[in-house]
Amino acid sequence: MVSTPPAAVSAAAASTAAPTAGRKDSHSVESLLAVAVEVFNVRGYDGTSMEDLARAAGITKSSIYHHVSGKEELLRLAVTRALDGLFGILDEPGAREGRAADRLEYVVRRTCLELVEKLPHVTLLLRVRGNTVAERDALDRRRDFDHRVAELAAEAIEEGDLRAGLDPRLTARLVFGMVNSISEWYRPGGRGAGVEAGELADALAAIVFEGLRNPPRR
Amino acid sequence: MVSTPPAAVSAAAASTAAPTAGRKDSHSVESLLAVAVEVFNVRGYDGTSMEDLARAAGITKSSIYHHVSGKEELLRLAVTRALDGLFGILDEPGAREGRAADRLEYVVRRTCLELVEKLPHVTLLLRVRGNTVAERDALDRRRDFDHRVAELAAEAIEEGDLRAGLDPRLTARLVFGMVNSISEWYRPGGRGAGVEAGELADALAAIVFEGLRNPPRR
DNA sequence: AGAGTAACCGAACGTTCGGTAGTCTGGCAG
DNA sequence: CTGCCAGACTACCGAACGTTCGGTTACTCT
Repeated sequence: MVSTPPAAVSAAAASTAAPTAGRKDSHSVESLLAVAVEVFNVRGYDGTSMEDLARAAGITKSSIYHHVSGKEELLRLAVTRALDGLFGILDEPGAREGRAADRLEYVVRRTCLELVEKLPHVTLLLRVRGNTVAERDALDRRRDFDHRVAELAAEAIEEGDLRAGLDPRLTARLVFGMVNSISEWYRPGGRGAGVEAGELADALAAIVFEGLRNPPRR
Repeated sequence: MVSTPPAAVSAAAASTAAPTAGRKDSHSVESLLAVAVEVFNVRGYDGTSMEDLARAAGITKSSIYHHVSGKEELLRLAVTRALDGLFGILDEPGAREGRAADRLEYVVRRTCLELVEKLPHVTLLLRVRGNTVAERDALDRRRDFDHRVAELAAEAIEEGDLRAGLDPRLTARLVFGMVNSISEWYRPGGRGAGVEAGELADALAAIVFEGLRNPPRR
């Protein structure tokens, strides 16, 4: 790290309820995690020092260890949260009942919404490289998710609702590659040219399932 | 970094021509860059130490400074190479002549091919976070590229070849998000379930422009 | 043979890293 | 009122970081 520190990411601000005890601007694991995820996403996990986290949270390095066991636990907490959200989608009725193509479209849309809702956690998950135990565990669960949606695509092709000749594995990778790419530019708030999550999911599903070109072609 | 070192990435192997002078297994900037890019992609730029690079290249840390000015120059060399390749596409005839929709499709296909051809360099480029000067410069040029293809999408919609109502900026982001996602799983060689670059570009263009669903829908 | 040089090395540099030890403090339960 | 302790602090640790430096090796050229 050589760079200029681009100013703190804004202290605390999370944890709306129940400071329980302690001083006035006290931290919980929750508020600390929120700050950490934010900083990790700006600097990268490896590029973030405990000093950076402490400065952003408004406490000292050593105080962080009062709440969590270390840097890696913060990462584990964040990616676990993201993964639980993603796997939750696969258990929803819309992902379990009906024709495979419709279930696939449901999962695609819901994944978009989930990504936007848990944007910082999912962003972090998508950048994990497998350098630590927590990262490798996360990669394993991600692979499991990818496998499940590839099966869904395979079923949809078999049932004849998607074009024949599509490679289900490749299709799933590309489609969810598009979904995941949202995390690289989407910022909540929607002001300016910002898009609302629902519109975003609609636009993406339209491109993926109906294509870009005008239907009366040739 | 706490992790276990997952073994070296394989030494040298590049630099086919003209060792000019020096010892038998000598390094050029070129071969060193090839090794560095490989390691950066496995460990992440921040997660890679000069020790890691030295070990992978089969020389000592200090010897690296005989070839390059430091860690950041290696990054700059790599992402510059990737960016030059991408911008080169926009100057090709297929990207400058004809209907905008066809030009857009051309750029999408060529970007896929370029990404596969320069996979390590482009992968590195796509992971840049903006923590150093070299990274921020790269991000600026990337933004410029994104802007150019968004203009292409806008033209194609105006000309009536793409569905009306599409947001050109959003469309460009999603489409090239899908293209870029290839770097996260594609590995060259093609053995097993591997795909050839041409097939990959065809499959992606088909999904993006024609959609997944079977045409005789209603 | 001797000069010149590209490539490399080992040892050390100042700095920053993630993490630990011990202390102070303020609000709450008794 | 008092004792407790969660939660913060200051001070520090050994290790690892990117980088520098003086010196050595192995080669080419004259």
